[in-house]
Amino acid sequence: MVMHSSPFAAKLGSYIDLSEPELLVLESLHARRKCYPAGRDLVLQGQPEQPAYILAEGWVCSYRLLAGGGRQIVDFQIPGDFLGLRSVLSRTAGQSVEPLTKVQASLINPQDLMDVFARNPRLGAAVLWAASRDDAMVVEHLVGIGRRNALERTAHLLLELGARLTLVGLGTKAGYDCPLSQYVLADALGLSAVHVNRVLRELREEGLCTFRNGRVDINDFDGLVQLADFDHDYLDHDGPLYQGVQAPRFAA
Amino acid sequence: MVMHSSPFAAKLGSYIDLSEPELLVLESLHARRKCYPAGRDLVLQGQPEQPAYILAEGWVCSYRLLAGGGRQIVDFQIPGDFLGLRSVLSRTAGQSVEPLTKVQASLINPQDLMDVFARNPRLGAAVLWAASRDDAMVVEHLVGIGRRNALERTAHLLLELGARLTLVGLGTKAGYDCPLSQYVLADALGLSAVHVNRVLRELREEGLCTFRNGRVDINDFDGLVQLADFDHDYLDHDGPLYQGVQAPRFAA
DNA sequence: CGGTTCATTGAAGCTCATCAAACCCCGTGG
DNA sequence: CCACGGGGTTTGATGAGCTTCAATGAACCG
Repeated sequence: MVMHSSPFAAKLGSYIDLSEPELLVLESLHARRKCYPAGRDLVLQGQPEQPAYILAEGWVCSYRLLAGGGRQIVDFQIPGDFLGLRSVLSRTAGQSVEPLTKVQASLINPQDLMDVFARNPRLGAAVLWAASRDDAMVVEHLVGIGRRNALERTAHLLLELGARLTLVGLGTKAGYDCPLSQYVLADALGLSAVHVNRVLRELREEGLCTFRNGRVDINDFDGLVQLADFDHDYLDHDGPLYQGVQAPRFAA
Repeated sequence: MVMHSSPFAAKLGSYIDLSEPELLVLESLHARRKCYPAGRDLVLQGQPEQPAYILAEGWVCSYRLLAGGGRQIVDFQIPGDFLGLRSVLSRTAGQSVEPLTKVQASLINPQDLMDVFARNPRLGAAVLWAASRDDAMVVEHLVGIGRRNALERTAHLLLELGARLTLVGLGTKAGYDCPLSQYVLADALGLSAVHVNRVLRELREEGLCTFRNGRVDINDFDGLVQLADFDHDYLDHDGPLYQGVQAPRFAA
């Protein structure tokens, strides 16, 4: 595998082989790269004309607020992921986007993006593919909250994050750095923070994985996979858009 | 509003004004219309090369099965909706699709669809818009299961179905015909069938709505909306994105 | 340093699942 | 025509899984 200068290129590069010119095009999208502090929303739910970004560094979540005051985190974004791609399409943002850490992101001009796709169909295809993977993750999240108990659900989330981070070189089967607080995990898992704490303790005591001090250590990968009924397939297709282009498989 | 011969045209017609030629093109997609019995899956989770359809009559659900034997219904499809559009893009179907009633659907050839979009960008944009609305519904579903209690969640689903049916002329604010069993509702809501029954009783006793004998009667629309924290916006945007502009092209 | 955020643990209670049983409607076949 | 059976609905009883409230400690930070 080629050494990639950005996580975005690393991610797309795992779906299709990227040529030198294509790599340059991807770099050019990062022209307007800026730094944003944690906690101040990048995109606001219900607002029109919201921007889109490519995330270069740091963690972000997209969430929806309820009238009752609760919030549900729909998805996390990690380096290499798009932010607010959907809100470009549908004009009004359905979710808010909040940086969970200090973040570096590149503001994307929708027209530039369209131009790049028009000139580089393979890149367009890869991005569409990535977007469709994101949708699959939302579905998997829905399934988890609807039909998995707290332990399975938490294990599943930790595995999914690990798989995604591994794809961009920020994690391995043995673990990864993870800046999420138990409150944030709770909002994603549909649980209370107190219960998340107990679940993490149980995962630790069972010797499956340890989440402490911003670090997830996976002690028993196979056991965790089995507990969570974790299925790689929804993250790890066979490069679906372009016939004849085989994507390298995610190291399981 | 024009009288539409198909629910599919009715749905798209509510986003953009359809010209006479465009209506004809839409009709042409229904060439291979066939009837399918309830209960036999149209699309199979995990299988490649699955077909896509436009649903003309009857109800369908898309669901995922878990190792433990449970199932989570991700979404319902009603007349005018696409089935399996995503599985055309990503080659492998992420969900199974099962008719809940006897169903009429038109098999869609992906290449025909691409041709139609290339020649009628406005139609392409409207379909993309509809697809993005479907995604928004999945997100709303996720939020409901994660953060709403059984009563709110059920009310929300009944309202959403009502809104969607109204769009294609199959319902009003006062109610609609609904062929779902309490078991099916349970699989969608992440509840047990027994509890769904109790929740429906409570909605009835509170004078909010009555679900009996395949019919949903909404007795207190505003009360139901308030209980469910129901927000039209995610179904009911300000029309499609690229009014009069080129539709983004699918790479394929 | 006092203030804030996060992690941790205990106790009490509510929401919902599970088990079990009865009932209804409806179609089918003796 | 009635017995039978099957799918769906309804209700009760019990308890698991989670939330909520409350309190404490650890880590960080202006």
